[in-house]
Parts: sequence; C-alpha cells; structure tokens
Amino acid sequence: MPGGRSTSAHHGENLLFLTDEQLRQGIEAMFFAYRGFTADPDRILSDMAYGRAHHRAIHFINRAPGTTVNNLLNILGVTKQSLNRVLRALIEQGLVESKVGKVDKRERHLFLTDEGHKLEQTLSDAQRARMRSAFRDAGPEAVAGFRTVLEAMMDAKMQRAYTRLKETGS
Amino acid sequence: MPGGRSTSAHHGENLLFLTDEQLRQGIEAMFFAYRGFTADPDRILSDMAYGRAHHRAIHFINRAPGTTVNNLLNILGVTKQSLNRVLRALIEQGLVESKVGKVDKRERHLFLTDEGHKLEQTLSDAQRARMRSAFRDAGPEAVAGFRTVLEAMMDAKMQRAYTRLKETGS
DNA sequence: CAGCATACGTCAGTGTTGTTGACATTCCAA
DNA sequence: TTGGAATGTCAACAACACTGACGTATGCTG
Repeated sequence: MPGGRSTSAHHGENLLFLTDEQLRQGIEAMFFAYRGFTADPDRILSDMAYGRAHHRAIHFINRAPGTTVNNLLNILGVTKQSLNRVLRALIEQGLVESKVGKVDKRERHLFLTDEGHKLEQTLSDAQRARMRSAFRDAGPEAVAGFRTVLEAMMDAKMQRAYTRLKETGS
Repeated sequence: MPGGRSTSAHHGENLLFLTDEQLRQGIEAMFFAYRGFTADPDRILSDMAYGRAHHRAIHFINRAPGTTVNNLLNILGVTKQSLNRVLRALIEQGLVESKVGKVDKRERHLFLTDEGHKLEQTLSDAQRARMRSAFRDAGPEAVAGFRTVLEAMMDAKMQRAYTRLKETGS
C-alpha cells in the first residue's frame, strides 16, 4: 500500500501522490469502481424495459419532488430531447406524474407515483447496499477522503448542484 | 453478502457515516464526479470520429502492450462484437496494430502505433490534469481514502484486474 | 489422426441513450 | 400587441451496447 500515513496537513513537501503512476491508478480505480457502482441497479432494470437513464431520472425526481423538466435537465446534463423520451416512458407506465405549473404554465412539475416510489426504493436499496459495504470496509476516514476527492473532480456547475442537493437532504 | 469481513480496523463505535443520508451523498458524488472524470477526453474525442469506447481500448492497450483481444475483453467487460467494432476502426485508421501470436497463432496481440501513442498521450494528459488537480486540492490522505473506497466498491473480478494492472505499472 | 475446444472475426438484428432539427405553447417586455 | 425568449414535445439519426448464429484457424487430447 502506497502512502500510508504521511499525515502532513499541508501537503507541500511530499508530492509522491501526484506522480503520473498514482494518477493513472486513480483513473483506473475510477473506471472499475463505476462499473461496480452501476452494476446492481442495471441488473434489476435489465429485466424491465428501463435502463440507467430511467434510474437517474427517478432518483432525482425522488430527491426533489416537484422539480421542473428544465431543472432536471441541468442536473442530469443531457439534452431535453433525451430526457423527454425517458420521461414520456415513465409517465406512460404510471411511475411519474407531470403537473402543469400553476404560476408558469410552460413548466411541468414532476412527481413519483406510488409505483414510482416502489421502484425507486428497490433500486436505491441495491445501490446503497454496495455503497454501505464499501464504506464499512473502508472506514469513516477513507470515506471522508473519498468524498473530498470526488467533489474536487466535479465541474464547478456540478459542485453547486451536488452541494444544493446535499443541503436539501438533511 | 460478504459481511463477515469486519477484520479491517475497529471503526466500531460511531457508525454515523453509514446512514442512508451519507450513502445517498456518496452515490450522488459518484454520479457527478464521473461526469467530470470523462468530460475532458469526451470533448477531445467528439471532434474526431471516436468516442469513449475507443478511449478505453486505447488506454488499456497502452497499459498492457501486446495484450490479446480476449484479455482486453475481460478488462473492458463488453462483448467481443462491441469491442471488435471499435478495434476494427482503430486498426483501419492506423492507431492500433494487431499481430498474430507467435506461440499461439490464434491469438492477436495489440499494440499502439506511433499515431496511436500520440492520441493516447493527448487523452490521458487531459484526464490526468483533472485528476492531478483534484488530488492536489484534496491532499494525500484524502487520496488514499478515495482509492480505498473505490477498490471496495469493485466486483471481485474487477479488483483482481485492477490489482494486476497496478502491479504491472511499477 | 479425429474430434472437440479455444480464439478471433463477422453478419444481422435489437435496445438504450445520446444527438440535432423543427415546432407548438406560453411568458414577458418593448 | 407583437416579437423574442423560455419550456417542452415529436421525429430522425448516430454511438455503443447486447444477443444469436456462423465461419475459420489453431491448439490440444484421446
């Protein structure tokens, strides 16, 4: 195991963790881990007519009930046409409800139906189980570092979205 | 569940880092960060006729020159038909060379050409730059935690692939 | 040697998810 | 009130994954 505890709060001196080799390992870890990250929900969804995009939409509608299509668009970072296809399917299947805005009739506010909540629960249970196992194995300090690095890897825009959601949560 | 593995350290008392809320934040961090992670290479590739799949192939051929198609298949976790499409394009464009195996003539060993190396360099420079910036901002301890959690999030098979590559590197 | 397994390539078809382009509706401000 | 911006929808297409079936060359084993 490289590094260990060099414990310099100011990481000025020892920059060995910034070698190309270390960066490459970080890149590959990210690649492999993301596969694990999505594996369980993907498996569940493959039986239904849904995919990862549906999962993402359901996740964030659940997180911010009543959100508009435009807001969801910004969070998901896809085109509105792409999101629309997914949303249309979810609405037709009765997992998501779309309500015309009261103050601005151009907007559609999105909500999960009871059935939508059920699927969301199933998916996030699976995903959380893996995350919980990883967190438990790694321990609280590793988890803190994990979050710190991930946050630093986001675009500024995504950082804002992430922080906003984080604060909404508690 | 492989839950019986609580050998690692006794972070026993305070389990607040395992609440659903913390797990959800981890999930969302992973989602947003992965977007940042792929953003720079994606931007570069979008100008050419290549995509993320080509990037992955190039990356791992560079990492393990002479690797066989089958080995690459296992690492990338896609079907041979899917990989073949990508590989065919890269070979036709002269970025990758495929050599018949000497000891086992059924195998094809893959190498980057000079031009292939050039593209690999461009892509990984971009990706490393972001990773370096994130690592530097977060500091060595956070980076260690980051890697620990990611590794714990992988499937067993991916963990082996990751470890093997890691050892090959140094 | 014969027969089976392995490694690789390919053709055809399908599904999900992303893209651009065109268009309707609604809001707002000049 | 009218023109432009914002919001969302429909249609067509591209990238990349998947399955299934098949063909060829090669290796291994009884």
